[in-house]
Amino acid sequence: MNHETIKVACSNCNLRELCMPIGLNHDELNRIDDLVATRRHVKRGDTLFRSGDKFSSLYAIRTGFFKTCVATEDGRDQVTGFQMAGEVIGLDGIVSDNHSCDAVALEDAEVCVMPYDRIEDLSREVHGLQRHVHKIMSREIVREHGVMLLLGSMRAEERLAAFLLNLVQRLHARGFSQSELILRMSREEIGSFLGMKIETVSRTFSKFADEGIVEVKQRHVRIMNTQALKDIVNPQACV
Amino acid sequence: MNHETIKVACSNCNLRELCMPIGLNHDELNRIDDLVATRRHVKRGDTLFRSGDKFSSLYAIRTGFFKTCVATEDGRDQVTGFQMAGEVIGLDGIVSDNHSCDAVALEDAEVCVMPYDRIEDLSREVHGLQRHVHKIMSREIVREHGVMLLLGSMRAEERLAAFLLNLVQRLHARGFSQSELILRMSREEIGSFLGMKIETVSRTFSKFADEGIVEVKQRHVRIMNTQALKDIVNPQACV
DNA sequence: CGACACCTTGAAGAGGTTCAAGAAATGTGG
DNA sequence: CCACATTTCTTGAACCTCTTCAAGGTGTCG
Repeated sequence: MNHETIKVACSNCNLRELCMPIGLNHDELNRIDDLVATRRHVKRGDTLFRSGDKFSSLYAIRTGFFKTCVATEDGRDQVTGFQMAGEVIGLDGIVSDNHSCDAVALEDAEVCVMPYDRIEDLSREVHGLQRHVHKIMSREIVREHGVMLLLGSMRAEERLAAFLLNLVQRLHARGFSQSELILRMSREEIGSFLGMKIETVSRTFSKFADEGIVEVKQRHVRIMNTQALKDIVNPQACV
Repeated sequence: MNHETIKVACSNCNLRELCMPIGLNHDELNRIDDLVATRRHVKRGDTLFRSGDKFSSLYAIRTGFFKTCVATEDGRDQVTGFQMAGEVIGLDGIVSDNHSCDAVALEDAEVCVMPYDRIEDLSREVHGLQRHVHKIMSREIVREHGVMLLLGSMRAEERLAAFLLNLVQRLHARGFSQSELILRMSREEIGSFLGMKIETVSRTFSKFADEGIVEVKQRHVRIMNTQALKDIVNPQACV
């Protein structure tokens, strides 16, 4: 067993608890290792897959940061999410055997390539994996419900506050600061995700800064008052 | 084999091709019949499940019409979708073992109750079913991408036009008219789904009517000019 | 250093919301 | 079956949030 083999094993991966089921026995863990065919590096700005591409695999993000976005013929573009280490992308491709969105690396990234055939085969044999795959999909559905709520019912400040809280919470779950973060995406991309124009994003950041809620220096953000952000998102609760 | 048994069998259901995998052999078809534990009637206005409810089953709609919606503590409410015969609801519950949205019948409905345990067990044995379950989830993810695009980048008229086209297309796939439909939901619910106020929904309907694109009489809508609606959704393509 | 992409800010304008009132449909009880 | 209450929908006018247009600032990289 050479070094590379060890490196590729899920059973040795420190992200395992994020992207793989827990509570598997030794035998099951060994089988899970077969899921990852290869690793793939994606340079910042490059696409992992593109709308229309043949679907073959799901991808677990090991390092780096992605956006996914859908586009229409007439040039409309919508960022549908930002994904970080431990998250799985590519689920959109299952239904039609083709991807229906683009996945673009916002910083140099490495992903584990998990051929869908293998996932299917293995999750018919390992109940824990089957369950896990279903949960990942269900989680994505629920996440998107949250985005729909945001886009359908929140105003600009509420959207940006919710966005920042969500980002920092996910980063914190990965061992990063609760209050400081580096935005890997541009204002444009934030705006696309939140359904607002770049100028509105910028203005809203400035407003938060004026109010002492955050400190913003380009893409470096420090949250000075988390509660204030929560109160903005959930106006009722702060009376 | 009594009459009731025949009625409950998926293999005899005329909606089979909508909610069940196709291309199964005889043996597999018989096993699929075990998926549906019971049928359940839901009266107009009643909920099939509610946010917080324990998750146990997925539901295939046999007849009737549902909305799903998420809510926040502070009273925000967002309709996340409208579902009709042949569509499956309840996927939101898988990830946390609890439902995270409400499913409300907008007209008297009947659903097939498919206990999730059985789906798991059976889809480990019937490859076609496994594949089908994955596709259903993936389809829902892709659908929600479309809604995000709508909410994030479209203006009121575009949203309503896209909504009508989507509805009528789905109804047509079920054998109904391409141009006429009865809205099962209120203006309020349309507005919630599309991220607009009820007054805006009403005004936009009136505008379409003034322009001769649709005829609207309360909840009865007749589409007079489908192309015009398409041109509204896709402004580039109509130059 | 200069070119370029990215971000911020101001002012004017448009689209959608809010508030208010009335009309149309639906439901209820006598 | 009708009168009345209630819900749902429509329409108008004022207002507000966000967008658009424009210009200038900041940071980055060859």
